[in-house]
Amino acid sequence: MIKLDKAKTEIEKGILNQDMIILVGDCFVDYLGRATSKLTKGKRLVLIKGDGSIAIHQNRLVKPTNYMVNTRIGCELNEGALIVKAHKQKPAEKLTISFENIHDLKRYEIEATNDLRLSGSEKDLNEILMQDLSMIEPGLKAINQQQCFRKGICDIIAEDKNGNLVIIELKRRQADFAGVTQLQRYMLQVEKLKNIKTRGILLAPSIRKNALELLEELGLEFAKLDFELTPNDKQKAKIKGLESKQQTIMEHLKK
Amino acid sequence: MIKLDKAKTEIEKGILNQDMIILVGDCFVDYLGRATSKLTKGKRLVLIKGDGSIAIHQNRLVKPTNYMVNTRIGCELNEGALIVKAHKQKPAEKLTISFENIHDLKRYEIEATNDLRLSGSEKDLNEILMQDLSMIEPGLKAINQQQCFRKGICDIIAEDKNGNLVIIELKRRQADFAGVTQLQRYMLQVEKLKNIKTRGILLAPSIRKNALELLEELGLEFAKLDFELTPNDKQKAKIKGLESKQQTIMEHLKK
DNA sequence: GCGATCAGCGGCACG
DNA sequence: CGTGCCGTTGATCGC
Repeated sequence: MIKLDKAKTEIEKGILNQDMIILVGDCFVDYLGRATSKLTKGKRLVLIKGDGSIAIHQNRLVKPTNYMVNTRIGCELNEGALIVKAHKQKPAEKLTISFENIHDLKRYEIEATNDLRLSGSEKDLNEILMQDLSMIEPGLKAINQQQCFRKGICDIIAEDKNGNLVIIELKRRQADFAGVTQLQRYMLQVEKLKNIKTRGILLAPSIRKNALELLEELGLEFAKLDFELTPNDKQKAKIKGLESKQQTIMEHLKK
Repeated sequence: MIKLDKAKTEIEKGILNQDMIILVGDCFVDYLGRATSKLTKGKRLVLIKGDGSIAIHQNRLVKPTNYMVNTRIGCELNEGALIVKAHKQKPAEKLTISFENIHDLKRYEIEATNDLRLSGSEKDLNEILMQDLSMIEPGLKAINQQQCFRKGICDIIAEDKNGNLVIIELKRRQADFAGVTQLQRYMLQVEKLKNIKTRGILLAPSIRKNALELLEELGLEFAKLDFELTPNDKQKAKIKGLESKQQTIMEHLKK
């Protein structure tokens, strides 16, 4: 158990030093901002980071029960309690943690690096696809990537072998309603702008059954994106569409 | 600095006991699952919870750089390093944290409660609105809430004073493209099902400019949701629509 | 278990 | 700073 006045000093030092601070103790929490919340008294872990983010963790779930980002943090003693306050404007938000006691307080000097290298994001897949769209459909040629319009940014614009403009919406995981309506929104926009008809392809590893129904009702197409994660620095991911497309051709030949 | 074999024992005890475990030390991290990632060696804080969630935190941002949920966690000593592994299936994911050293290790017995009371969610607003929709428009009457259809669940179905069916999509914050297309999707569904025309109202505190354009192009309507957070137990929030509606009437009378 | 949607979404990149 | 959108989205609730 740590004395509250000692804790106050340590927290203030830690904030000044942009340390990572860990607080464990019995507290209750009030939040007022984009919503309001109350957390009744209980033992919690509070994590304060050098960039002014603060999170109250219970012993379940990866997400904190309460949190704030980009705050100014201060603390004070009040009627035998240690109050940690986080504050920010735009939007106006306030988080108040009232500690009845503090079981443990630690602060760590940790530099605020950002060196995660992640592979397999949509952006990675998009870049690989731009090199060759024929795995989606023979003769399909990329025209533009991340084309920005007034009502959204579409992932890929291409042209098929018959000269039709093709709008492609790419999803790295199973596509849902949102992906379908996104694609439709981009298509309507381009069609209105250029006064032409377009084809729309939703490219994803799979699609929800009801979303596929909607897609087909709207006259759009689904194409399976068959990719493999490669934890390799040179190659962010490997798209296996070509092989599966060849398989499809083989199946056709059998008929 | 904590000896790695001692750390191993402590971690294993903590996991068995479903404690909250804090590890601070120099480590590198590999993740393979829905994507792949590598985090180069550095000082990090690892938070393990009783429900099998695990998160690696750097000294910035509220979100962890690496994480996993619902895992089985184990640890082992290997060539002078302590390896913490989290594992799960469906989807298959693996997280490996290799500690070169451990500066600090703590475990805390914290019960896995879930007693956050939050007010001002969309659900709260929906419930209040269902009691009286006249604040949106005189004569508007609620028919159904959270009606589930084949292609989505719409927030509120109502009937206006002329007997038209009105589909309402509610957003607790500024509405965007997604909200507009959601509303449209629900409308088209109901229209097809019942073979009638419907009105669509997007109800939100505000709406993005371009989203409003899209909304209007589609022939849908926007209604301002003027609400106030009340950190009060009896009343989850207070909708001020009535007053603003009266103001609108006053403004009309002035013309 | 999957489906659908909300979230105090957070965070990022671009204009 | 706002806009748009992805995310290893997470988490909840309903079927």
